[in-house]
Amino acid sequence: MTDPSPGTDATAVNALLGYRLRRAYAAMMADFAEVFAPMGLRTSLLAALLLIESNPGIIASELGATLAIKRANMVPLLNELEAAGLIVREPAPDDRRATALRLSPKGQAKLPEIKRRLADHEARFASRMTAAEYALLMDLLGRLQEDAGEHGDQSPKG
Amino acid sequence: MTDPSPGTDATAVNALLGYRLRRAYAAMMADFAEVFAPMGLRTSLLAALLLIESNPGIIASELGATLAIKRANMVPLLNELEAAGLIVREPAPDDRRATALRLSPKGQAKLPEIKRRLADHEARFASRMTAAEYALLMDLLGRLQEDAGEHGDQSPKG
DNA sequence: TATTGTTATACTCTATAACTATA
DNA sequence: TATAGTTATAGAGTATAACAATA
Repeated sequence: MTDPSPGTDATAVNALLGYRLRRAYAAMMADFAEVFAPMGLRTSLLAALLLIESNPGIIASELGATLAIKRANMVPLLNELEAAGLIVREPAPDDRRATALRLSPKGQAKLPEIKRRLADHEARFASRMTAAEYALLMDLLGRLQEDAGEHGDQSPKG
Repeated sequence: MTDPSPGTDATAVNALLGYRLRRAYAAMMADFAEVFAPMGLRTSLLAALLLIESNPGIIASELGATLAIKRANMVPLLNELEAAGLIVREPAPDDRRATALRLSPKGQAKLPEIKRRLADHEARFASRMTAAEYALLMDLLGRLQEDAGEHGDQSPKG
C-alpha cells in the first residue's frame, strides 16, 4: 500500500497545489485519528478545547468564527465536549443571548496529556524538514488561507 | 468576515501545522468550488478526469488506489462522470473482472477549457509566493504525505 | 484464496433555512 | 433590524461489510 500503482502516471494531479494540500492534510488526519480517536477526540473538538483554554469565557459564536465553523455546527460539537465533562457552558455576563465557554476542572486536568500527544503528532511531520523549511511552510500556508478575493489586484507579483 | 475576532487569541491553533493545512486547503476548496461548481465538477471528479486522460484504459481500482479513494466510493463517482457523458467504461481486455476507463469524445472536448480554469485557479494561489517558495512548498507537502510509519527511525534529523 | 466491481450503510463535516430570545 | 443559540435537514467525503464474477 505504499506505492499505489507504479504504472500509473500521476503527474497531472501531483503538479497541483490543491491536490498536494489534500494529500498532505489527509496524511496528518490519519495520524491524528490514530492518536486521538481512542480518546474520543477529533480535530474540531481538540481545536475548540485549545481555544477555550486560551480564551476563557469566549462565547460560542466567536469560537465558531475563529475556527471557521458555522454556529449551527458548533452546537453538537459543544454538546459533545460538555457531555464528556471537558467544558462548561455559562451565561455570558454582558449578553443574555450568548453562552460563555470554559474548561471544566476535568478538562483542565486532561489538557496536559492531550497537548503532549498533540506535540508528538506534530513533531512526527515537522521532523521531515529543517526548522527553516518548517517556518517557511507555516508562512506559506498562512498566505494561502488569506482571503485574496474582493480586493482587485494587489498581488505584487512573485 | 476577514478577521473573525480581533480579541480572540488563536495562537494555540495557528501554531499547528495540521490546522494551517486545514485552513489553507479550505481556502483552495472554496475557490475551486466557485470556479467548478457551476460546471458540476468537484475535486474528485476533476482528478479522475485528469488521470483517465493521462492513463487511457486505466482500470477503476487502479485509479482509486492512485487517488486514495476506496473502490466502493469510486462507483458513484464514475457513474456521475459516465452519466455526464465525459467518460466511457469498457471491459478490460486482459481481466474480465475489471473495467477500463477512457475519456469520451465529449470529455476530450471539454478538457482544454477545464484545464484552463484549473490553471487560473492554481495561479491565484501560487501567485502569493515566489517560484522558489512554490517549489519548496510542493516538495514539503510531498514529504508530509509520505508514509513515514512502519519503518522505525529513518529520519536523518533536520 | 484474493481481487474487481458493486450495493448498502453509517459517520463526520459542511451548508442552509427557520425558529426563539435577546440586543 | 440584527445577532446568539438552537433545531432540522441535506449534501459530500469517507469508512466497513458483504456479495457475485473472475482471477
